[in-house]
Amino acid sequence: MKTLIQGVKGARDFYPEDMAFRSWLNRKLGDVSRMFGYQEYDGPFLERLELYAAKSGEELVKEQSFVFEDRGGELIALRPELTPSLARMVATRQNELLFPLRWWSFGPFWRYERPQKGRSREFFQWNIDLVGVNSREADTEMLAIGCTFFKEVGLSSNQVVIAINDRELMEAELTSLGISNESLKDVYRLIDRREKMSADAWDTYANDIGITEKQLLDIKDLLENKELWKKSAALSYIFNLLDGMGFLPYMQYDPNIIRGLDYYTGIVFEARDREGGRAIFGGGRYDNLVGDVGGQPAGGIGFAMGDVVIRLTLEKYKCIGELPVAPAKVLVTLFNQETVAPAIAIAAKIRTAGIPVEIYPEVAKLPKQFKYADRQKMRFILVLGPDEVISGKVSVKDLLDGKQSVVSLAEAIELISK
RNA sequence: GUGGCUGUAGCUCAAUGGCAGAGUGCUUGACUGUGGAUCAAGUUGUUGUGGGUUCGACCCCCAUCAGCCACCCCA
Repeated sequence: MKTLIQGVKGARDFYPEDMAFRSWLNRKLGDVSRMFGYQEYDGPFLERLELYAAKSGEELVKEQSFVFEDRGGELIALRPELTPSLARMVATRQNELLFPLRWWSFGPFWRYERPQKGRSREFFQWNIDLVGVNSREADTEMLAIGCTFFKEVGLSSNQVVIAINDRELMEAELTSLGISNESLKDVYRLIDRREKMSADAWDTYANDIGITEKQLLDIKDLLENKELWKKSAALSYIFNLLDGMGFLPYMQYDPNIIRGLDYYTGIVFEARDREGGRAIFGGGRYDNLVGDVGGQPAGGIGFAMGDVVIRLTLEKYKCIGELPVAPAKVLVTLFNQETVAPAIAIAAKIRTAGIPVEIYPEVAKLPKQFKYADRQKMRFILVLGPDEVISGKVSVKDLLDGKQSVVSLAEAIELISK
């Protein structure tokens, strides 16, 4: 115990029960992705730091990336997010890819942050993107995918909500308040921090970036205006389409949603537990990213969901059923030395029938073998003792109802395959 | 990166500066061919790690590592 080498801070072990959840989640989000016609892909886990340097935002690159120098002197980062890789991959084969392009992925990411509840340094993320169109229908689809996922895993609109805003709308409103294009990014940052700072500190911060008293009051009004979306033709259109799909209860307009990543250009959104906590997923429209990494301009929209927060949320609302860890539902016992060979032969025949089987891997007392099967939550036990060997039959016990019968091998296979 | 809380048996947690404990689990038996339930007996420790104070440290002090919470940021 004392000589155990500790795991890396913020990295998690996936014991079988954790892996069962990860696989379950992978299957669920894969099902939803495929339901909308999305194709699975992946990017490399390593990228040049410069891919993120210009596009993702200062903090993510300078403070939160795992970076190292390779032997050739290149600065390499463990990917902190996928969207820049996606943009690069699209730009690389722009002339051969078929657009609109619908891609999804589920894989590991790394960010050098302080681990705590809902946040680790190594985490898995579902990324889903629709690239090559800038349309309100595309925006709607991405939101519908988020809603469908929530429905699919059993999270209701009373429990979670997708808050949405439109950066174009905000840009127009802020410009009409006399805020220059140059300070727009600063004001976005200001808005993004509103609920994270004290009122006084926020006012001071606003003053520091050159916002006048009058403008500050106007911005505050703007951020209180839950009806602001009505000024956006895009948001009105999107809400209408989502209403038609029955997803409107999941949606909520919120002028405070801005998002920290610099590359978002249109609608931005994030999903949360209605009772608070970290964002479950977040995303938005990025119409310049592919162009920024050297491709022809191509718009895109997508979002990312981390495995840590969604697991906490699903556990909180008891959305995860029993996830079987043992793949075999049948245990073949080894009664004594004489019955080992016939028992192993029977197990092999059952496998030929396509049924996963475990053999107790040594001769042992039956109570011990039964207990093992029970604790593994296996359904059936096959006993092949001297009596069965003589009669040419096997005993099959169903641990669910405790009933046991002596039958032929064919009948046993029939029993356990139900 | 900043501030705070915590770390004792496999797990959950006790123990005024004075013999390190309980529940649960595990092993065995009651039941020599049958799990879950019950009962009985047994078992489990360099108190995260390294220093210091003290006659004596799980307890006080320092450092360090890890987890958690609030910031920061975000999935």
